[in-house]
Amino acid sequence: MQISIQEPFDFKDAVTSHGWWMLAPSYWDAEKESFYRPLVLETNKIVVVKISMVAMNLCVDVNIDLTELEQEEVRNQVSWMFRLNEVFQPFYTLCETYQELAFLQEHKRGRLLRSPSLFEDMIKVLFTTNTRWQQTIQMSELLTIQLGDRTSGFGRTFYTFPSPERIKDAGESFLQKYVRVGYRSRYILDAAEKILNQPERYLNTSSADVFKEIKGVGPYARNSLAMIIGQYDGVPVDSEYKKHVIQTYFQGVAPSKKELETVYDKWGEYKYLAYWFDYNQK
DNA sequence: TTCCAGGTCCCTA
DNA sequence: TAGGGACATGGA
Repeated sequence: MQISIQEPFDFKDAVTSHGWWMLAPSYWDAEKESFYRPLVLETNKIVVVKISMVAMNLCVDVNIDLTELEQEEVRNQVSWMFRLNEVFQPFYTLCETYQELAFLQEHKRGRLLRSPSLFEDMIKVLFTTNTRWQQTIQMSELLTIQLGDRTSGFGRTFYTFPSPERIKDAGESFLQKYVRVGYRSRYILDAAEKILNQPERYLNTSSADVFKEIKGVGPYARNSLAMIIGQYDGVPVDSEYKKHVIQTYFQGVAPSKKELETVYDKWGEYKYLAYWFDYNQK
């Protein structure tokens, strides 16, 4: 099936600008410029999608036959992942004003890939806290293998990202012993329970502040999840942010907390994107 | 061994 | 309101 897009964008860049493409159950074939992953539909049917871009269309191939309704659901999930409903023009206008990121506008970059469900991204953000990226990759891999459903498509084996129910039922000691998430087990279970008890509150929110109610979500995770729902007005202050900003703007000398956090203020509603591409532009 | 990583919680003063 | 130890895990 095909999904037509409103604003042109760089597909490869949309997939790879953010590290999410490295986390299971996603898979990026750089050579074929194709993105693969399993999706779980409302009916619990599992479908593997292969996504690529041709002209102004996202091409979505699937490994099984789908009804019209199921195809619509796949389209919705893919549209969410690639932020097809977001308008980037205001950001590009700012990029023209502040020439340091003018290349984003020229190459239609700025889109950051997200998971098909907000719950998956909540868990993955928790996986990035107080650890190394390699461990984040491992936690995602183990979570899907241990608690997801095995499926295959396009010559590869995949495991779905587990549901909140599945994670809740697994319990704390299982998450520590088999998923190696350490003390994060409590946070992950809290996220799963909150989503199960009040799905509307957490999944349909227009305010990223509700995410702070989840244990383990502090300022960094809050702003990371705000980015996921398309709100870029806060920066994710973590060790990488600090290192980058201190080196780039303070000659290696640590400034005050306030100075550190306000470096990208001129970008207004787009601070996160400005930081992200300033940090990753090399 | 010890330290610490793309943090946050919780207790203390 | 700010400061600092604790927290699971695994690599250096």
